[in-house]
Amino acid sequence: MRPTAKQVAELAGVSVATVSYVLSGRDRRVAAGTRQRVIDAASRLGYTPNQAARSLRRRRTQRVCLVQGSFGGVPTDERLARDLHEMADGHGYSVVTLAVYSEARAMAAVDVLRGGIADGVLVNVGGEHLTEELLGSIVATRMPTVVIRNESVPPGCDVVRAPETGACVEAVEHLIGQGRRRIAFLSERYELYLGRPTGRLLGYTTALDRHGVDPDRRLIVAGADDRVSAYQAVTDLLRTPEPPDAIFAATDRAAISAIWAIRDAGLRVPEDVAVVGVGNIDEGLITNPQLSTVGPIRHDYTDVVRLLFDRLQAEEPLPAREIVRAWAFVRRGSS
Amino acid sequence: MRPTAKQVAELAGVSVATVSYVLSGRDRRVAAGTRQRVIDAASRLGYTPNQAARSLRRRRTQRVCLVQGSFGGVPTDERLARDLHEMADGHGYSVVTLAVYSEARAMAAVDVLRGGIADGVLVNVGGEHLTEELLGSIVATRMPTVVIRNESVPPGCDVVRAPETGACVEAVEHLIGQGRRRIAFLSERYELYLGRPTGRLLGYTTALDRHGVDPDRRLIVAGADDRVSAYQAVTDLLRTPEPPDAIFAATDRAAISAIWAIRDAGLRVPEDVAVVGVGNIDEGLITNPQLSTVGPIRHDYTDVVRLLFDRLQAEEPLPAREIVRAWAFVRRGSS
DNA sequence: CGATGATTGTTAAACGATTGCACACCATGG
DNA sequence: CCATGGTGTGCAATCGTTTAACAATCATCG
Repeated sequence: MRPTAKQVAELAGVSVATVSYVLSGRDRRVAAGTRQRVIDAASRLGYTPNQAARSLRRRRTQRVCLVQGSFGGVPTDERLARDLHEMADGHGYSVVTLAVYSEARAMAAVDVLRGGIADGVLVNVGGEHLTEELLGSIVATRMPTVVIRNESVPPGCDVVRAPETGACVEAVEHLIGQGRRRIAFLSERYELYLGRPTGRLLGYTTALDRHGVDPDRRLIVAGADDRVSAYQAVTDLLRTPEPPDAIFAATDRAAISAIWAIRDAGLRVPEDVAVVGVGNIDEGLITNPQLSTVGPIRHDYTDVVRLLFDRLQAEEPLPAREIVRAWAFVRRGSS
Repeated sequence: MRPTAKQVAELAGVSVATVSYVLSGRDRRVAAGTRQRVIDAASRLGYTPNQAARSLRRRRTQRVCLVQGSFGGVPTDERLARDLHEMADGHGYSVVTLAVYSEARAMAAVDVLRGGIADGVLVNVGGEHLTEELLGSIVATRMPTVVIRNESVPPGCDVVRAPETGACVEAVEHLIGQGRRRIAFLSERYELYLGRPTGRLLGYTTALDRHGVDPDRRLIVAGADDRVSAYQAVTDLLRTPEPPDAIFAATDRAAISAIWAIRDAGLRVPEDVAVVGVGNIDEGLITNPQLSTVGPIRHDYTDVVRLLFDRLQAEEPLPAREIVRAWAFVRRGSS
């Protein structure tokens, strides 16, 4: 069995209270000799305080939770995680992560959160898995909550917006400006099933509309969810009777697959088919040609993470805040 | 404040004991009417049991912990996570993840584990971050522990081995059999700093040695840690006076970058330079040519995850077990 | 020399749930 | 009519830690 404070106390010849005073780091005067005896006893037994008991009593866990969609290794997620871990360290918090890659996992994650696993939460999951209603039941616990999301968000939490749509319009207008008229959109699956266009898809349709380009339903295809299906989808598109002369992909990774597919089909990028992605990941710099893309101007997430810790440190509830992270179109060789 | 069982009890006009009996799912007879009153009261207040209090009393958390190295999106990690989550659901456990991408994070993770955040742990982190000693201090808590790792592991935990080295030997022998003599090794950084060759690097050196191929220190380079540095490293290699005629990359992602670099340098794969990777990820199927690789034969991780749940369900301590997951060389177009 | 205060340690009451045990109630049967 | 047993509910101890309040000791000082 794990050693308890009681056992440490016996070994050191003091009361459990003294053990707690020494080890919990509160500023309570304890004689140097006593302190040392406790420390020795604790390390001899390999004692670590039981966090469940501690959180129960203190009514805080000193943990924050990162609710993260798909482990899929988007570098931007990695950076977010890194910044969160670092700032948490600095404030004496630990970080635990809950993975949410389906609606079932979202419900499980919410249960864990409502059980009180952490004092605050940073949510980086799209609305397709974690609904606004579920989010609401997290916020209802009055736990400090920061959400990175473009869809609507329940009241009471901080929110981080990325004005993707505008930057996507700009990208597609750029393609139109080059005289391209058969511009395909390579979409993530969920975006196609939302009823009306939003986000990246909305940017695409808006740009076409604004310049009087005939929309063609057949040019809007799913496949941006992973590299392999993106490759396949583009290969299929190029075999149609009226193939596209440009591809706007909802993710950079899909865009890179598109470049491969185009070249494997014996066509040139950008002469025959231009490609633009979304995300501005580093990998876009080593493709040939380099990938045009839209993405956030700022690369670190300290501003986002700070929202959370501001709330955790505040004495009384803070008003809800919103951060807008500017996006821009980055033209490179593929368009 | 979050509602407690006491408040639910008052609202339902029963004792907290009854509330607990109704909501904790233990098989305790409660009259249907009472049960319903409790359930109504709980849902009206939005009550969720405080997990800290529950685990303190029950002496189990009903949680398992996944300790995961780099969020870097290796698909094989994704599959592991998925299988763990699924089996956990089936057994009534939740999953929390601790991210370990540096030694500092490893120490933080161990602290959290020793604090008792979970009943069992599945460790998928290389020894370069999480040392055997740190692992030992997890095992010392007698918490069921499963470790995926080829280096030595402290006694008392289950271990999952991947005989990479043998499969890597086979791959490099295949290259030698084609008459290639200047075979480069594109390594992950940590592997180069271990003193003596292990794992993939050992496979490489062994194969060269076994066939009397002169080793050339200049052909062993770092760069397999991410796609961009792999591209850069290979580009540099190809510009040397005596460039390689084959590249064995420690990861598939690096190998794919190598293919790009080779083609961008105006050379052909595999005629001028052959490429072999490690991991057997799906993306290798959409490169041109398709990527030769070595990787695990089995793709799911249910066998690994079962080790953990066997331990969690066992009445008394189980003897340590070991799983060996066979690896094989998969020849495709790039070699 | 007694009051005062500083210093250091202990006592005991929480925190919020779970659960062994006792108890109250009621129907049944001898 | 009382013993018996089955049902349903409550009492109170418990998990391991924190922390307010108090007690003991000793030096200091008027």
